[in-house]
Amino acid sequence: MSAEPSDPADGLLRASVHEELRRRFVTGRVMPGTSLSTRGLALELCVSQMPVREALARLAAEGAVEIRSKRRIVVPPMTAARFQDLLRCREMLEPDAAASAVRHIDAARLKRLRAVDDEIGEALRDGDVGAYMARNYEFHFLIYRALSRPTLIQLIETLWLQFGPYMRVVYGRFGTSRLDDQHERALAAIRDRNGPALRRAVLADIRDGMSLIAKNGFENGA
Amino acid sequence: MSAEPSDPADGLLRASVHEELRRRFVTGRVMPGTSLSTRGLALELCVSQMPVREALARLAAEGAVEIRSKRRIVVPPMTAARFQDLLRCREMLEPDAAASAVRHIDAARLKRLRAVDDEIGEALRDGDVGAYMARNYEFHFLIYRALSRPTLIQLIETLWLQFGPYMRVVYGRFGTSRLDDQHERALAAIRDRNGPALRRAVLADIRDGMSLIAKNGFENGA
DNA sequence: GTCAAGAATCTGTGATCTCAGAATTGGACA
DNA sequence: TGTCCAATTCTGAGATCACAGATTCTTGAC
Repeated sequence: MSAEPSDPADGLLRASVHEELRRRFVTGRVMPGTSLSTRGLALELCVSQMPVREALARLAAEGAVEIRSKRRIVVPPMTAARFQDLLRCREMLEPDAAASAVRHIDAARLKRLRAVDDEIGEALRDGDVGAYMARNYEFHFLIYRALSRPTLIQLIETLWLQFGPYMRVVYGRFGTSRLDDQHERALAAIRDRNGPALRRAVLADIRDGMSLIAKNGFENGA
Repeated sequence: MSAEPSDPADGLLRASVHEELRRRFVTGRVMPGTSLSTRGLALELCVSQMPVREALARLAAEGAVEIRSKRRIVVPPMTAARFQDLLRCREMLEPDAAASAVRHIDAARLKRLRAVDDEIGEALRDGDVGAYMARNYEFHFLIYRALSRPTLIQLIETLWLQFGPYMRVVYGRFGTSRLDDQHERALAAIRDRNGPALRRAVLADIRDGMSLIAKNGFENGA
């Protein structure tokens, strides 16, 4: 993961709690429909209720959790409509972001991308979905963060935060086969400094997810 | 303003505080570079520190305020880079959103749009920048919210939240002349159910803002 | 008159406490 | 054995308290 910009509010308890929860969401360690409790998380993370509450308030603002009526805070259940909404938002932002970023990816970053891609391959061979999702996140954001556009990156991060729990369900249901080719194509496009090709690779990556809901409707989350 | 989907966490103190602060941001009643204090706001809004803290945590997650290192929470100062970043994000989302929404705008909504447009005209005549910004917000989101895409709307709202303070500065500096024609064009496009025309009108609206930073660099906020 | 050092104040952060309401569980009755 | 109701438990929301650090103001010396 290794947050690249390193939150300015470092050393704060709330920040580390938020980072931990964020990691869980992006790597799909929380299931859609699950309910979280401030007290439970506080106990688990050995902090008081307060930092957890503020972290959850942030996550609620980012759409990762919902304050369901009263007395219940849940990670939103998976819906075909919401899944498609998210994917179409990703389509609107990420291909363009990647295409614009390609000019700013230097040799060092490309090397790191290759290393992460290798780790992705390992995770896929081991069938470790959590590791795959963590590395996949790292791969994409190594590309996007080459751009100095904090607002755009923040928007995309919001999407991934909401997307993580869904992806885990999807991977658990359909497996992780043939997921690596898009990364190969992306790496080639970056090597060639080919923005349009990278755009197509990222778009294809997103469309892969889209195709999954074409054949299956989602009804529940847990 | 009148939040259309009416936050599910209604009746909560934190929600009303967040709504109030949100309103201030969108209508430009806070200046870039200003610092806010939880205690001050709590005193002003006649609530305890707690709801303010959580509301500010949400606003921080939405990028409307920054937790500057320690002991200071500020609304981000205006930068040419950030201004452009925001505008380009708006360009990526809002024209498409409007074009897609045009099919879902029924007669009732169009009537409300016309009414709001009239109020915009009044505000412009009176030179009431705050009222103009509030009605302008309402106008745009009456269009976007015709879509049932909560995630997309949430993203755009985040952008407006960050954008509000900047726009107020821009309007204060350059006035609000000739701002109404885009809305006329938009209304015509909606009447004709012409998605591409509405897309062009919204894009032109955003580009208007973009043109302002072409000739002027921003250095400070206050 | 100027500058620096120290004190007082103000700020965010975290902990603890209380309360109201929802959910769950238990038992009792049919 | 199944169903329904009540009581207990558990949850989030809000208020209050305590603390550390930064800022600012004041005061003293040079």
